[in-house]
Amino acid sequence: MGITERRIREKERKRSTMLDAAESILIEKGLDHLSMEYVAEKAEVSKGSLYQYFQNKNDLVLGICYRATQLLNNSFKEVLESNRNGLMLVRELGERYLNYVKDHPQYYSSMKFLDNLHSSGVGGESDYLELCTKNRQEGFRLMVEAIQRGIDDGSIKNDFPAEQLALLFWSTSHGVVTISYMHQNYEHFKLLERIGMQENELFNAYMHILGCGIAADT
Amino acid sequence: MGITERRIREKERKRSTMLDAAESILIEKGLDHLSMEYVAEKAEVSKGSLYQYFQNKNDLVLGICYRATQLLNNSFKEVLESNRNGLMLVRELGERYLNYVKDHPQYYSSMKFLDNLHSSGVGGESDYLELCTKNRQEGFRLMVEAIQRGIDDGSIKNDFPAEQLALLFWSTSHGVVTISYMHQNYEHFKLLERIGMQENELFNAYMHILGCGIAADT
DNA sequence: TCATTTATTGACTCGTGTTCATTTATTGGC
DNA sequence: GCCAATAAATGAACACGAGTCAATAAATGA
Repeated sequence: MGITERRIREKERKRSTMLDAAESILIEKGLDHLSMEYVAEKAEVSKGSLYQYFQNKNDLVLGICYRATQLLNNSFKEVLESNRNGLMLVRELGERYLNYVKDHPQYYSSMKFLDNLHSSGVGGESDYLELCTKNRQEGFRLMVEAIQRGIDDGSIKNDFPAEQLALLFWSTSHGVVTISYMHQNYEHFKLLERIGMQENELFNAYMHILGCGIAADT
Repeated sequence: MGITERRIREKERKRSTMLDAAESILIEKGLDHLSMEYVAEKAEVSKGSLYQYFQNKNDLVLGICYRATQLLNNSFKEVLESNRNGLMLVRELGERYLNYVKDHPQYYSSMKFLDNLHSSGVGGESDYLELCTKNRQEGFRLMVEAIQRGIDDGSIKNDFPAEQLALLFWSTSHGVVTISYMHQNYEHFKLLERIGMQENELFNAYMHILGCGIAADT
């Protein structure tokens, strides 16, 4: 049956169009100003149609988040294909994360949205929710792998299990990246300027401090 | 005129009652389920009355955030009254921050709300917004002071200016505390369990890593 | 060609933030 | 104690956006 297959492809294409519309709104107006009405208008469909492709608004935003996590994970996987030592890999992961936020702030905001859902109980039904959560776990797993390789190759000290170091790296880098994000996207956020710090200095300092903490003694 | 003074006091008392109501809702239901209607009901006033005391919903939530930042800053100030060395002070600040989130999750959620406003442009008019922002800056300043004292007394190395270290400590600890918050408040967040980590281990590991990074060589 | 299934639509409901004309309470002067 | 003036409280009314659904249009296959 080629027809039902084409139907499915068509449906996926339309869903993608709608996500494109939502994404462009996210870029130009931000999550606060993303309404189903506006997405429908941009995608040139009716509001009702949106609900044939997404269970609700959360689901739609998580649809973008799914793209976001896919892209980030793919970038991380690339890093792990290199055969540098583990510490270098970790550094590279951090750098990629930072650049990712800079290049795709709309994706980052969708990931913040996911985190909010995670920390405030469930947010209604959404098929994408599970997919996003899985992707995030996969991303974390990639960090664990990088660190484990570092422990194995001796570039990272083994004071802590790889998972625990990964969690620390995950959470702290999240904090640093958030600062960077605010600096990029919020006019009135002048913290970096106020303390006379360049943005890349922030990351370098972070990696320096972290490096001292986790690098094996040479 | 004792009467206008009493009026002002009365007004402040009522405002406080309303904030109490809002806070109790925040505790039992969370920010997502905080509606002006519900706050009015809890505070035993009409919905319209709320708007005589708060400019809008954001303002009300930021009213709670004001309490939150006051409490946290006072706790930080206490720490700085001690005359331990700077590194110990920094550690104590982190520990207090962690306990604060554990003891007052509703305050933490209001501070997250403030951060969201900060990173998504302004959120309408609110007198409390400025007050909260000021308080946050003051909190940051206290961190800078602790670190500066550490640099001065030699317990913290001077690779970076105090402000930059403070920003790193600020942002990274925020990330770690967020994990802890999710672990406390979100049933399905089992990351720590999954990697076989106790909650206090997370903080200790964080301080250990950070300590290696910033402590002066002994 | 036509019955059946699938997709699309926009008017509708419903919840919630916000406003405002009206009502009620408080004050100060007589 | 009474009355005008001021302040506070109220809830009906409005705005806006999420989500629903009966009606309509399009696509399919016999």
